[in-house]
Amino acid sequence: MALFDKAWAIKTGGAFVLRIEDTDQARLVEGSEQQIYESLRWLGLDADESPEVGGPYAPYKQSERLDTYRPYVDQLIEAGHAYYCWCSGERLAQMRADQQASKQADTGYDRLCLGKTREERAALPGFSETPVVRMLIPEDVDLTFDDLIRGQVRAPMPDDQVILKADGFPTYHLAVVVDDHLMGITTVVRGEEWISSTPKHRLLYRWLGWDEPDYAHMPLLRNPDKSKISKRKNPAARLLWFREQGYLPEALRNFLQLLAYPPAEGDQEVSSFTEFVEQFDWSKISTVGPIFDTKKLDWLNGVYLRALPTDELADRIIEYALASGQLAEITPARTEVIRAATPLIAERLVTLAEAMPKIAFLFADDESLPINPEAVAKLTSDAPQALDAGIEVLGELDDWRTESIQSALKTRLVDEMGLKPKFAFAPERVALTGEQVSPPLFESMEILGKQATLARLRRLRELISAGGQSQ
RNA sequence: GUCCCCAUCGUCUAGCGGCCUAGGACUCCGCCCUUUCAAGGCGGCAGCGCCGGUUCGAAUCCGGUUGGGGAUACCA
Repeated sequence: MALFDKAWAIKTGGAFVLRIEDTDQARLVEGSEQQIYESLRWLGLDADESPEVGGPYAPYKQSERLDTYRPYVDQLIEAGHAYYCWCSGERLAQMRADQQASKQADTGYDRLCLGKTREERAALPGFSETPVVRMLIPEDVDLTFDDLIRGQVRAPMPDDQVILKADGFPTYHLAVVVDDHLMGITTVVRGEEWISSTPKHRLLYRWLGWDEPDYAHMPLLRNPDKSKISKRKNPAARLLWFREQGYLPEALRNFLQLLAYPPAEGDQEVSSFTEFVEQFDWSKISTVGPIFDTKKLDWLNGVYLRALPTDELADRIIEYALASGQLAEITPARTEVIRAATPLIAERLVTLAEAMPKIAFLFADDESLPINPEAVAKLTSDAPQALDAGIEVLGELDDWRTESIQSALKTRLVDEMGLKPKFAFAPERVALTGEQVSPPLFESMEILGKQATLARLRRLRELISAGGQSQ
């Protein structure tokens, strides 16, 4: 949502305002506000005005604006558009249960309190000391409105919605209208689930004599089981989860864009935020709730990873390794190795999280490098000779660069000994990295250095003799 | 239950009456490249939910039906 808000704000020269709608005391969650700021910052979608940075209409947190709402409530009551209601929660629950049971068509509030004084109402059952204030929805409410994304939309008939709660807090419905008007909001972008509330909001605008904003109701993201996305069913509902998994914010941004918006000219799926803003158009947004499937994100992340300049990618790998605990601390020596190794793994990465494990062998001790027994078991009977030859030819090599290493080994193992490259280099790979699969071999040797390379080749050679090669 | 929204490959989508024997991307499967794994190149599998209408002609328009989602709170 913020993505589209921001795009629209930039495109029209407006401001992207972040307001915290914390009118439900019972649902306050520790740290969630901070998480919102953090997520937006990470994605590069910082708000122009927010509780954090302030702005001309501060405060931007509804719990700090309680005094703002009260006068409008009184105004509505005086005008006869709203009324007090003393019905207890139990009575309302009972009323709803009865309505359900009798399969009535309309299920709204039964207006028991309408037109009654406190004393009159107190004489009836289900009375609560602290009243709420409800809107008096007229028979002829306008149920249709124009939506930027969907065109003309029809919404359900609302019931007498509570606008001021017993604890003195406004409900979302009142607060959003008052704040949007006071803060000069011109475009309301929100989830599809708000379509049914829109007639109430429009009524409030009219009663208060204010100009209405435009509405854009976005489709709802869904879990793979098609239900509305939830943090319980889907860890990905928490944006920072992606940072923890090693995704790039620019890739996630691109992915989110694709989720509800068609690719740009020429089916260009990879597009920058700038390009997105340039051709942004509400009517192009899809009306279907997309399923949040991260397969495409994996691909996109790889695309963005590969597009990064080597040093920047190395920096991001280090940053991630530090934040995730893959690396306890960074030293100049480590930085150097990581930078040297980054080009080798750049096109092999899906996420930043995979980088360190792929180059862990570069940081291991020659004597304690873990060697995967399965990798050893798959070596052929040529392995001992290949290792011996490798040790010999590399031992004589002074020019320790990738090209010389490669040509020395190739000349001896492939050209002279007649081994197939596939089998010729497998033993050195296992010796060097402990695995069958690894970053490019000769480049790794160069980074590791002559001494370490030879030590590792010898170590595997001994291991094979000691273990007794079966084939 | 009632009301509202939505409906093209497994997924994200293009399509807005003929250009569609439905295009692209991801995934998956082959082949090529190749010291492993990737990346890259080439190719393949796979879809207009269903039934009626409108029309010379429907993925595109209309109605119904089915399916999915949402709302129905002193939650947002």
